[in-house]
Amino acid sequence: MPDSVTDLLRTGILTGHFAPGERLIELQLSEHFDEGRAAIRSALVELEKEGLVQREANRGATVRRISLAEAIQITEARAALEGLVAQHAARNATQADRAGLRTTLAEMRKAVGKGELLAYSNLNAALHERLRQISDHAIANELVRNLRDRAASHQYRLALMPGRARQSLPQHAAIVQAVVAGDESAAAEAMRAHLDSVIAVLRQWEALG
Amino acid sequence: MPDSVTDLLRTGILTGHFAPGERLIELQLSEHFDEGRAAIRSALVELEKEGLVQREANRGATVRRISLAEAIQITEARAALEGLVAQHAARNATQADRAGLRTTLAEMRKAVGKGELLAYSNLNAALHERLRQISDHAIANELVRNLRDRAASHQYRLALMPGRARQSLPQHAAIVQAVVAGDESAAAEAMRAHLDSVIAVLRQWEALG
DNA sequence: GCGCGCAGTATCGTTGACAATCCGGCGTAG
DNA sequence: CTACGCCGGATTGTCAACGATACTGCGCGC
Repeated sequence: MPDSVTDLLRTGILTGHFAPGERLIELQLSEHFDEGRAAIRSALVELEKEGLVQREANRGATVRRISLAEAIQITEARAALEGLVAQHAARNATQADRAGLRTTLAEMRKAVGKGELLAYSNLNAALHERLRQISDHAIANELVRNLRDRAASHQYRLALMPGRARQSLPQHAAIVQAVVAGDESAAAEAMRAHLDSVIAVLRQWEALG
Repeated sequence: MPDSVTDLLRTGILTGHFAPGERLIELQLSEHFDEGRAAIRSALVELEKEGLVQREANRGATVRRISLAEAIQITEARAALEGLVAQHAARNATQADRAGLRTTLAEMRKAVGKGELLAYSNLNAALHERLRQISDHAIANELVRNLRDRAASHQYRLALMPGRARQSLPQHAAIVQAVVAGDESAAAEAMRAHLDSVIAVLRQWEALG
């Protein structure tokens, strides 16, 4: 059963409605969401396991701050797992799947051409999501989704980086090409390369302070 | 703070004290562990997130059954992540670390020679654990530990498989060699190969029914 | 004999109150 | 002026009781 309170709180955190470092007080949230304190508590426990919330005994919960160093580790893990996802996607893709991927890629090209950053970002998310669906790998899916959420704040900043879209487009093209061709190892490799380039940007930021 | 109830319950599940499919009734557990129902509830929520427990609304919790198909996916994800772990271990290993790894490997050789399956299994676990420590990759560590727990029942069966130790020894040797040599990509590759061989066995079992 | 509904029981889910704990401010002694 | 200890408010942690829900078995009608 989709635990609505947890979902609501998670969304609140991911959208920035609850900022990193902000205290999450049970009674307040209880009124905010019009739910019992027990439900809130349970949601906080879950989100702690997801790494989005930090809880200290007798001191309450806060929205977890993700350092750049941690974001890098998260993205490294994501690279490893999304490589697996791409591999399985290449293995399982039907003709319809392949057509869909090519369509999405074409739209991405168009978005880059017009300089529509937001549209590109959405298509990017859609492409990765699509690959996860096609891969039909429940375990990797679950883990990747969680890792993506954890590093969401940093990803956001990346999407708006000037020139980023133009740089990542060929990487996405390579991924799609490999998946469409059914080349498993090439797909995994292309996906890892793509995320490695994300990591490179993060490292650059880290060096800058 | 280490939530003792969760740890106790998790250990109980991993050791088979609570069998797969067994119902986990809050009141019973409450008496068993001499803890309030609230603590038990919280533990069940956590263990559900860890994939060890299954909960259905108004129907209670049971120890999750892991199918062979699922164990395969879990091990695939583990392969991807432990590859990353090995890579980082190769990057970070100190001289002392290298010596320790060689020592463990030598002991494994001895255990295989004497046919001591249990000792080998323990050394195996120790080696992987050691690599995780050396890797200093908090995210990958956390995920791998969880995945290992999830597939624990199947791993157990594997450890006792005749001839398995002899087969996996050279794989472990290759991993240690690569890490000691500081060859990151070889370490990752060796680790993946090792876990791929585990997957191969699982697939074989799956085919047999 | 067989399916249907109905009550009983087991168990979860929720609520409200209370106890335990922690943080911050204030007063006081040195 | 500073360090120490104490006190009050805020918040979490725990408990017991109650309400809600789903399974079980039994009896009744067909």
